[in-house]
Amino acid sequence: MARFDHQGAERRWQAAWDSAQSFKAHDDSPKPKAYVLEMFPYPSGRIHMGHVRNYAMGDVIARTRRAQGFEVLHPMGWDAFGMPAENAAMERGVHPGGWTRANIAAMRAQLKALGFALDWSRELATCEPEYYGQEQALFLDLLAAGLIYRKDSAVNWDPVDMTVLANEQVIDGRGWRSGAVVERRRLSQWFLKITDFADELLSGLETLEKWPEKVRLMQENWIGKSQGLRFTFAVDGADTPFDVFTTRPDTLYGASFAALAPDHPIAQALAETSPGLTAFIAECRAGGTATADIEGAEKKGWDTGLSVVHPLDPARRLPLFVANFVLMDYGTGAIFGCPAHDQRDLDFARKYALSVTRVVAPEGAADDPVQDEAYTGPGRLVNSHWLNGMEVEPAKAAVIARAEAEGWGEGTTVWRLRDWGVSRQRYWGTPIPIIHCDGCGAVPVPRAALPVVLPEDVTFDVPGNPLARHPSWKHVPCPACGKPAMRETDTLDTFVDSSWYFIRFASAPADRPFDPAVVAKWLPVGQYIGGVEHAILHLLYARFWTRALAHIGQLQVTEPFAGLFTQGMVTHETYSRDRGEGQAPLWYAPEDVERSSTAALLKADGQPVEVGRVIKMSKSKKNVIDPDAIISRYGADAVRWFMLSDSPPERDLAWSEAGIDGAWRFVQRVWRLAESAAESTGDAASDPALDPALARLVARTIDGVTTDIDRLQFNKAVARLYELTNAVERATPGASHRSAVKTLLQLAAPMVPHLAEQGWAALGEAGLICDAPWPVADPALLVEAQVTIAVQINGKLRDSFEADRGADRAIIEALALGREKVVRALEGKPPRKVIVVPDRLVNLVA
RNA sequence: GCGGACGUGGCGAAACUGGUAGACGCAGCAGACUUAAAAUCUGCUUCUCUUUCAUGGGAGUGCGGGUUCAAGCCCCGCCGUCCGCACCA
Repeated sequence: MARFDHQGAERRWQAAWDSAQSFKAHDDSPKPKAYVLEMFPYPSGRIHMGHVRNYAMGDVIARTRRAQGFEVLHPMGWDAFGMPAENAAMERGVHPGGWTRANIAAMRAQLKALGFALDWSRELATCEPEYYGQEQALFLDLLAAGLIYRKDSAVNWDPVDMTVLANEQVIDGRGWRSGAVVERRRLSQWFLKITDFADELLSGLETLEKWPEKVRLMQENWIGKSQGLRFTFAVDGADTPFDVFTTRPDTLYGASFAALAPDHPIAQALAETSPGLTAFIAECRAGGTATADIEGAEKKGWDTGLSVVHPLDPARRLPLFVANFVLMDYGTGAIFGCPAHDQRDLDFARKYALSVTRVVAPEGAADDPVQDEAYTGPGRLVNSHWLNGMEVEPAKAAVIARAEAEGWGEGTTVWRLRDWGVSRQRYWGTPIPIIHCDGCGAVPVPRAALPVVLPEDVTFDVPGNPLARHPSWKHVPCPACGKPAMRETDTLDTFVDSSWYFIRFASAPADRPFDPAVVAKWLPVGQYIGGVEHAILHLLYARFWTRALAHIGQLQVTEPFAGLFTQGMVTHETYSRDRGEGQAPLWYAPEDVERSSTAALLKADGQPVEVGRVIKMSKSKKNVIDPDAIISRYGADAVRWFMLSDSPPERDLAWSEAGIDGAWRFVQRVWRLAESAAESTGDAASDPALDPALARLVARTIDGVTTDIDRLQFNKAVARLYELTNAVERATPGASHRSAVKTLLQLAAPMVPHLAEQGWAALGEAGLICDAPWPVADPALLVEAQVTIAVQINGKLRDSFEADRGADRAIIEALALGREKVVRALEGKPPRKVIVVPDRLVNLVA
């Protein structure tokens, strides 16, 4: 019997699917629609195992839905703009476009080699004008709708690379590439009004029942809704009132100071006449702007010498500080400090010897002084005049009501979510379709002039934005007045590109971004699959973009992804050798290491290497397995099977040689079964020995695998298919056997499609297995006639016996009491109590 | 600090609504086939006790308690690991 020839099968069936256009999605199909989508890859150059796992999962869903009679949209594309292409350009002198397109070609070939059921006719790349030109049109639509605005904003500026850095790219106050000390600069940038949708984006989460709870919580925290009081402090002897925000208006009588953020306009104004304050503000900025080295950071303040008027007690004055822990971009950039009930305020008050007055006390603790820990629990108000005796929540409401009545404040909601700054001073992105004119201001590029195409002739030999220094590209006449004007040279954040690609997959006309009627047939995406790393930004931006388009009447859906699944990473053990103290260890790639179950030896010298933790595959630790080599050696099906086996899909999966070997063995076993079943010509008539146990197992497997796939529990589906395979191998050849093999192939087809097609053909079945309808379990076979009843005595298992399903309680009880072991254990005494769970167990309490 | 998830054999993991813990895979051990090896197949594989080696007894799902006829699953209190956010007023 021949081995399964995976290379032959892959060539043959991929060609067959291609020529039959099996996976093309038809907009006008009368079938129910299913949109299955995996997060599209960045074309870095090569597919990695994480992609294979992600797409293998999506493929199982897509193929299963298809077999179940759905018209399936399962597309693929490329998130093709971004920094790595520019880095490659700077390092290797290649053009970002050429580099990116070559990577796409290579990765497309890799994906095709895996035999995914994708509709390649809908492939898109965000770096092509056909895509980003339509994005520019959408940008102008949102601009016209007032959802985009321009604002001066502080950015992290790398003076060497002459570029803006994201917060994550600033490490210890220095640029991650150049190492230069990062400056804060103010630049005029474009913002999307995501905060207009904060409330909707928050409440919309509740409708996303098929999203992981974890992701919904992360988004909820990110949006960060806080309700409280915004009120005005008058500054004693100065005409500069300012607002503060608090979630604890109930603690207002416990206030002992007020504080401004170092960037607060009043602090800035005061600094102009105070060198000391100027120095203090500079000191505050020196600390890490973004990275969380704030942890142990000391609370520091600068006493302005001014004081503010307590709004509830105009006779009282509170000292006004500038403090390092007050953030300009949250709330109003100013706070009142209530040390007794806020830990930061307490630390600050202790340092500057400010008073600490308890105003909330739990039962019987009214006079307990606050020590080192601020009290944030429930209780009643004390030391608070007219509020005394109230609970916290009513007290909050009472203070807000009074502030509103007296006109010095109002109840309000503050969001952590900020508007989305989308300007990037980069070349390899979507040009922002705006022309700046001295007379007319920022003028949108006329629709007829779209797309604004990136110039090809750019250089990367000097730092900075190549678009800005291109000799001619930016010089254009103003569309409004015709005078010389300048193009915007900033490009859009690449998160914009990925905020609507799933819409363009559904409908991609040449003359507009999408056809709403066609989009309505496909959206929302039924099942979206990707890594948790996109749990917040990408998913929030895509949700926002969808809502924004719905808001301006272009879409009907408000939530783009009905179902979301975040899959775990592919990990691998690491191999290293210590190089002595002070030196980083030396890492070795898996292909350079001979791994047995007990030892790991370096092939080069035969000496042992240390086997380290199983961690995410990464270049720096060299624990990367390249899918190409594995596919050609073991075949696409074995790789796909392994990616779905063993670990639950949301958890990490450890790659191992033994694991892929096991997957390969499974493929061979199924192939042997298919071949032997093909040889035996048994049919029901000539096979007197129909195997009822096998038939029942087949039914149970159909039922179980279908539910497992539905719930994305691929590891369980895999286990069931192993079980069925084991049983079929043991069964005698004949009609039941042959039919079991056929069903096995159908159930395994979404996971190992080439093998399934090859087996299907070997069995002489007509057509392609991918076109065969999904098997349905015979309900009669799902119910076992006999059940095993467990017998417990005092909750401990003592015996078990077979009984008819649905047998009467009394019969079960009698059978149990008659068991030899039970008689022996009870020593003739009757049980004190008998619990019978029908069809399951009997528990005798002695 | 805040929020969340998880903790089950040598390993990855199953276990439905509280009802026979360890399905399935990996690794391992023993055997069959073979001149031999590979491949394949068969069996065993949570720990432990015993003058009865069994169709036997005991223990066992991070730790300590509790509820229940019955707890991996529910409740209370710890410990540990991982993830997200992080001076958010």
